[in-house]
Amino acid sequence: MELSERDQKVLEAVVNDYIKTGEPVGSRVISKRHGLNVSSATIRNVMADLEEMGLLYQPHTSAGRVPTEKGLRFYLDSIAEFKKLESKERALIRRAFQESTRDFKELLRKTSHVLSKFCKQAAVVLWPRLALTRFKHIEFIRIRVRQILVILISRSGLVQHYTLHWDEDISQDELDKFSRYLNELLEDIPLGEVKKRVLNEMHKEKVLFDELYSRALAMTQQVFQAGFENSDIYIEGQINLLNSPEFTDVQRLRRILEAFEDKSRIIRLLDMTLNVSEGVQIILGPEMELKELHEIGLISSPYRRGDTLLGALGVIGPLRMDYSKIIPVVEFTADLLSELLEEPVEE
Amino acid sequence: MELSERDQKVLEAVVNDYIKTGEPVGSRVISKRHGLNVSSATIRNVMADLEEMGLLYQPHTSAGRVPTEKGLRFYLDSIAEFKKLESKERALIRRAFQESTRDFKELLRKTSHVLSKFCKQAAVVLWPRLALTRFKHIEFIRIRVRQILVILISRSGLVQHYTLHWDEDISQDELDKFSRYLNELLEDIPLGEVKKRVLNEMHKEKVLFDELYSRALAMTQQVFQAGFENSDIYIEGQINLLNSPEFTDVQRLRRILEAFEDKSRIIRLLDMTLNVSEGVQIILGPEMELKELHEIGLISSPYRRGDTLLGALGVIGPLRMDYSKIIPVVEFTADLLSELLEEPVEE
DNA sequence: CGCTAGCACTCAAGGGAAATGAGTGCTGAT
DNA sequence: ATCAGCACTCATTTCCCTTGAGTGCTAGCG
Repeated sequence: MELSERDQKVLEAVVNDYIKTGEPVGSRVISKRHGLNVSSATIRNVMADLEEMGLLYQPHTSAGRVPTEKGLRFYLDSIAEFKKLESKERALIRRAFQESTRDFKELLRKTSHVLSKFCKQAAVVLWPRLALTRFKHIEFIRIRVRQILVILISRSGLVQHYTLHWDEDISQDELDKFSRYLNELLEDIPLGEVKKRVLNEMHKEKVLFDELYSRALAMTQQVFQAGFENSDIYIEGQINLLNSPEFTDVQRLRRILEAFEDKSRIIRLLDMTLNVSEGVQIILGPEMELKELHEIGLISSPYRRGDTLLGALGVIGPLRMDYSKIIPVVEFTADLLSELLEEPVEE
Repeated sequence: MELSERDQKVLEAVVNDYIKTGEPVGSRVISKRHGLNVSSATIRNVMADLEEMGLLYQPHTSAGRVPTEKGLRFYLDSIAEFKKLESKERALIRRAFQESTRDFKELLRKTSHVLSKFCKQAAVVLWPRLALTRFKHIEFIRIRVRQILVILISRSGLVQHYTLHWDEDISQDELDKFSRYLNELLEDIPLGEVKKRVLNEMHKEKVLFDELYSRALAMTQQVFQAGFENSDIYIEGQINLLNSPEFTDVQRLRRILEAFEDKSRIIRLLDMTLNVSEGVQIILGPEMELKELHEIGLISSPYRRGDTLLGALGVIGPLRMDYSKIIPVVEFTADLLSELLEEPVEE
C-alpha cells in the first residue's frame, strides 16, 4: 500500500483527532487545525481515497471519518513515531517504586499499580514463567495426616506452594531429609529442568536402592507435574475502562470485564507476545481471537532478567487510547522492572 | 414501633415486589397479587400510614412506594423469616468444593468463587486473622546480600512470606540455625502471642549471652512487627453488580467499584462484623460510614475453626437483592468452610 | 491537472408538545 | 372499617420538527 505524504498526514490527523475526541472527525476540522494548507474539499477527496483503501470508515453518510482497525494499524506501524519517555516522567515512575520492598510478588503488584495509574487504563502483569527461574530452596511440611505442604522458592525470592496428598503418611523428620537431599540435588538449576534432573537421578544406582531417595524423587516428580504450573497474572485498574466514553454502554463493558474474569485467556494472550518480539508490541482487538476483546487494545512488553525474557506486562485500554503516552510508559516500566530484577553482584 | 398484622403484610409485599422488580410498587398490584382480601384503596391507606412512619417512600406523587432503608431493616429484623438452605442447593455447593484441594488459599478463593456464582453478586472472603492461627513452621532463606526471605507457615497450611532487609549479611547456615531454634521455641503457639513469647525469651539468661539466639529473636521480632500484619481479602464477581439495573448508571457503578479498589476499607468493614455476632449479619449501605457504599448491602457471616472465629465471608450486592436466597447460602457456605477447616483428628 | 468554492443533500441529535398510563388522594356510600 | 369511583399528578414515551455537522459533486480557476 502506497500513500503520498499528504495522504499520510491526513490519516495521521484523523487518527490523532479521533483518539483525542472519540468522535468522527470531519474534513473541515482537519483543513483548519493541521498544517496542511489545502481546503476542506481537497481533504474530502483524500479521505474518500483513504476510505476506499479501507483505512477510514464513515459511520453514516453525514458523519466524519473514523479510522478502521487497518487504518490504526497502518498509522501505528508506518506513520507514528514514538519517543522515549521524558525524563520527568521517568523520575516519577522511579519514585513510585522507591519505597517498595524487593519482595517479588510485591514488586509485580506494584508494577501493575504503577502502570494503571500512569496510563489511566487497566494494567496487566504476567508472572514470570517458572520454568525460567532458578531453583533456590524446597521444603516439605507435614500439615496433617497424608497431607504435605510443599514450598518452593526461586533464586529471586518467588515463593510458590502447593498442598500435596500422599498415599502414605510421612513423618516430618523424614520430610526434612527429603528437603536436604533435594536442595543439594537441585541447587541453582532452572525450574524447567527439574523434572529432567529428577528423572535422571532416579535411574542412578545409588538411588535405585535407597528408599528415602527414591521416595523424595517420586514426590518431587508429582509436585512438579501437578503443582507448580500455574502462571498467574495481576490485573489492576479495570475501573479505568469506565473513563472511556465508549464503555459507558454497560453491555459492552460487561463483555469485556467478563473476558477479564477468566484470567487464563489473558495469560495466554500475554504469553504469546513473549515468543514474538523483544520490544513493545501493540495488539489491536480485532487481531485477537477473542471476540469479546474486539473493542480493546493491548500494549505489552516483556520484562527480563539478564538475557532471559521472564514475563510480560502491559496496558489494556480502548482501541482509542493515547498511544503516544502509553507506549513510552510501558517501555520504560518494563525496562525498570527488568533493572530491579537484576541480581546484584555478590559482594 | 407497632404494626398490625395487616400493616406488616403490606410492608412485606412491598419489599418483596420491590426486590423482585426494582420498580416502585403500587397499591393495585398488592391488593391483587397477595393474599390480603382488601381493595387497593385500603392498601393505599395502609401505605400512607407506613409512609408516615418512615418505612416507605414515594419517589414522586404518582408513583408507587419503595421501601426506605428503615423499612427494609424492619422487614429483615422483624418480619422476614429465613429458612435453611434446601438440601438440593446444599448438595450443589458441596459439590463445587469437592474437587478443590485442601490448600488454604485455594480454599478461600474457591469460597469466594462459589459465593459469587451462587448468589450472582459480588463475594468477599476475608483471610483468617493471623493472630488466631497457630504456629507451625518458620524458615529463613538468604536471597541475596542482606536480604532474607522469611516464610511462615501456620498449622492449617497458610503460607505467608516477607522479604526482610537486615543490616548485616547472615549466612544461610546461620539462618538454618535460627529456623531450628525458633521452630522449637514457637511450636504450636498462636501467632498473636509470638511477639510476647519472643520478648519473654529475650530476657532469659541463657539467651542474653548467646549471640545466635538473640539475633534470631531480634529478627523474629522485627518480622512480626512489620511483615505479617497484612490481612487480605478475596473479592470476586464484581461484574455481577452490572446485572442490577440500579447500577447501569456508570457514575454510580464507578463510585462503588472505586470503593472496592481500596481493599483495606472492605477489610475493616468485614473485620468489624467479626466482633459483633456469630451468625449471619446484614449491613445495609446507609448504616456504613462509607458513603460510597450507601447503595449496597452486605450479608456476612464469620467462619471458624472449632470455637475461634477465624475470618468472615460475605456477599455484596444492591440493597435490593434476594435476601431469602442469599442469606441461607451465606450461612451454609460459612458452615461448610468451617467444616472443611476443621482439623481432622490425627489417626 | 490539481485545487477550490459553492451548493444540494443526508442524517444524527436535540427539543418540545402531546399522548399514555401507572398510581395516588379523597369522598361518599355500604 | 372498607370500598368503588373519580379527578388529578407526573414520569415516560412518542412523534415531529429543527438544527447543524458533514458529505459528494460540479463547475471554474490558476
